[in-house]
Amino acid sequence: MPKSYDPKLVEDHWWSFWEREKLFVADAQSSKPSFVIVIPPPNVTGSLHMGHMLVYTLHDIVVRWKRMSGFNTLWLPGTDHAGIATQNVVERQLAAEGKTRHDLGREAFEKRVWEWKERSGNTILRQLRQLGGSCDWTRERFTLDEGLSRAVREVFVRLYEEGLIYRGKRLINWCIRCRTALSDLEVKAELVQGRLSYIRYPIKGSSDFITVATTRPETMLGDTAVAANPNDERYRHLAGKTLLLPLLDREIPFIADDFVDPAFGTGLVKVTPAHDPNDFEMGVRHHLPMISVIDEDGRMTEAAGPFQGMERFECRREVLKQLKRLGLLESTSEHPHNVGHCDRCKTVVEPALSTQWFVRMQPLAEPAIQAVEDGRIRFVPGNWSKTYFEWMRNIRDWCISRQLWWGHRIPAWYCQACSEINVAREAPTRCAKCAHSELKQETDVLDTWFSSGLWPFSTLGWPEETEDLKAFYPTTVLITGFDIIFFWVARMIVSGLKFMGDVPFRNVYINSLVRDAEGQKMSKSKGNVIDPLEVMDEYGTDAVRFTLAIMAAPGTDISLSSEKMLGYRAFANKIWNASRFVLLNLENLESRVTPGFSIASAPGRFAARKNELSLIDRWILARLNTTVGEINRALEAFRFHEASHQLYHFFWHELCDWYIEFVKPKIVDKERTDPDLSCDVLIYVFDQALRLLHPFMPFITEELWQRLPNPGRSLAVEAFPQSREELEDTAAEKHVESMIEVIVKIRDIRRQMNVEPSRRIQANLACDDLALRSVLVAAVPYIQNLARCGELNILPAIGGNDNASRSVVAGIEIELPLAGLIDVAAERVRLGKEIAKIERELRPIQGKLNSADFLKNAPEKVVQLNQARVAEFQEKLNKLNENLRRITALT
RNA sequence: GGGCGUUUAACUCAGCGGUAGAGUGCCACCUUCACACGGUGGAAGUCACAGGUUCAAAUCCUGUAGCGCCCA
Repeated sequence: MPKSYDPKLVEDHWWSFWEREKLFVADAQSSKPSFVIVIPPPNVTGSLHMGHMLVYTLHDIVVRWKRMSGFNTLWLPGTDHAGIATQNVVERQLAAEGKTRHDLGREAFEKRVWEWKERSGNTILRQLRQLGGSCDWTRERFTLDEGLSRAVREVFVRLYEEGLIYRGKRLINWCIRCRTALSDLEVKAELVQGRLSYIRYPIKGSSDFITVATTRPETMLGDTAVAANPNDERYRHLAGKTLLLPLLDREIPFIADDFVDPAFGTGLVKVTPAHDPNDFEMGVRHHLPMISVIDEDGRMTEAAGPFQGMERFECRREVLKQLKRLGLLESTSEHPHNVGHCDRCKTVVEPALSTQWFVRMQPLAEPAIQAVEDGRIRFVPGNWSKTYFEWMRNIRDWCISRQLWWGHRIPAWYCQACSEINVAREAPTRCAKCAHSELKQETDVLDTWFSSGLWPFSTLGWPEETEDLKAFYPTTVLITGFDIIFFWVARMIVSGLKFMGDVPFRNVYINSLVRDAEGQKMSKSKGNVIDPLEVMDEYGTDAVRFTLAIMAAPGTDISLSSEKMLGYRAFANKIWNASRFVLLNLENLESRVTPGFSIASAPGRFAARKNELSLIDRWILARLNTTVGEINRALEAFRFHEASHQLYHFFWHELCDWYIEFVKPKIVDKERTDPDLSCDVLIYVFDQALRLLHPFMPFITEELWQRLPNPGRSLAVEAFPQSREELEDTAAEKHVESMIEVIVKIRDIRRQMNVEPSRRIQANLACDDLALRSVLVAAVPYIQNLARCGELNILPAIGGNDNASRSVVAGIEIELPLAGLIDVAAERVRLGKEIAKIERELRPIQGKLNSADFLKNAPEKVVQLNQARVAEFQEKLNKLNENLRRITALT
């Protein structure tokens, strides 16, 4: 067994083993309670990044934990076809060949995307296996699968029939590069250093003019009014007036509308209903004509007159130039403002008038808001529900049609004879209205999120009433990033309630954002991206998983660094080596366990034979038991970082630092062959520790557990530890804690007195508590061993040896006679420091106890606690002061 | 403009009414038969600032400042 853990030698073996053995396949017939989680389906185009790794690690932790805890566990994996993103990837490939999708035609293009998807589309899922994801791979789904597509059509038809889906001409977001409509969510506002242009519009029948300010002069060609706030005194006189639109000399009315902000610009705005969302609303309110002056490619239309054919930004410059020449450009000024950009390709989005398909969201949102309000769905951390409410309460209709080829084609057929729209689950053969047989299907596809919004039930077979659907819906928890609360989480809640009549999940855990060591967001352009595969290779998958888990405090971002991962690689190595200690002594251990020993029966046996257990064994069992309780509690609340800290501390600083050191002499002593309960305990505790660690670090724990004697197939399906009342032992925890304090204090004094580490010294321990004294008597060999003492006396009271160093901990006096070794001056300094420190701690507590208000108002428990502390400190101080007097007298 | 978050040891962050914590780093010592990816001991904090509530505030409230995100 190598001296250090090499993840490369074990990882590939175990993930393929788990999959081969079908250990993670859920059973729809199981009578066990179910625990279900559906993966947030990654894009087929993607490859694993650190954000994925975090989400999947957290998924895997809860899923493995629940599986081991006896649940019928399903983690359903799959991918999203990711309409625009995927189409873009393949279009780029075509472009490299000098072709466009139009050269291929729709059918051939779709075929090509499918081919690409089959070939390289499942990179992420392969990588998910590599990081240990315990998914049920037999249930893997893809949003374009036949079953899921059927669900999409079913939902579309039902919503259409209820009037919740409609087709209409509205102002939408148009990406001129992707050549498709976008939903509001796919538009990202970015601060742009623009200019505000003040343009003069002549008043008809007068030599006068008014001035409007705009950031988009080119859209003036589509102006159909100028507006002011009705309360704006400055412009009252314009009521009923007509204005002349410069450059085109079109007559447009002056209108008054509340929307106008009198403080912005001149308090007058040009109204371009076909190219601005707010102007569109005004246009509707005032029945204004809507003139589109920019086309789908971002070029000026015929309506732009002399500017026809010009690119939109070129047109902006040209319009300004001509206005200037005409003396109608009053001024321009710097004006930073937000401009909408395509989320995918970063092109400036054009608000445009277009006929599209929409979902009427408001009636659907109401029950979805309620589900969160009344706690049927709980966000963790809870604050995210505010974000959810904020959006849902101001919901707008959702533009779901996309002018793409890759996606679910909208199930609508237009009758070529009577123009009737036939919406149907399967292609109709004749028009429902006029029975004509010439029907053309809608060419648009649906927004990707339309299908992912159905994921929690479409993946389980809906609209069929499958066994899976009955067994696994609603799912238990959703774990995902805050960035898709609107895109995805909200829409799943809406559709789940609408079509399943129940919430899609009970809990929504919103995970942290992974940043770099400096707290910067990772981005390709900054070059600070940490590649999960690289770090998994460098530090081991378990170490990276553990790093992410221990840093995953809810609501806080994760600053990932190589130092951190190095630290937890060291933890993995520690686990390896502690286990190595057990395994190297396994033969001896096994021959010395008490008859009939087994992991399953061990806890019962320990409880029954508590009196025969050593203090140390009682202690580690109690500590284990407490830790188990805390880990289960933390995981139940999705407090991954807390559970991880518990594990780390227990394993390293209790199990390794103390327990192994305590029992080591007994274990490595080859002379001993007697059956010993301590051997039972050691094997049991290790087994339990590996179980506890398994959800976090599946590879190393499986590897080590398989080397321990056990009848099981895989640790992944063994029972997760549960805390048991009969193993609680606060007395043992307290006594060993005192013993540890004594050992640390002796080491500390030795260190300060510069006693060589190997030198065995005499020590006298004293306390007047009889019970504690008997504990100390039992602890003599441990203290001798770990504090490197020779003669160790346990006394009712410390004698009068002046030539000694002394201290007090946990009510125990320590005396180290250091004849010939002690440096009196150094000892005096040491004591002085110790006294000063205690006095410093004592002061605020005494202050509290001197306050009558405190004594009157504080709970009895708190008062007692503080009194006890004062008493303890006082006693300690007295003894130390006495020692100081003695040592001073010596000099 | 509206909303949310954040400011704690040199660094990265937990803690969120009742004794200020962890990991890393740092200092000293130790190549002791599981582990130098290690062991032992140690030093290190006006918990951003200012008010308030409370017997008691890092923790609750108000305000200020810095940093960050989301929605207009």
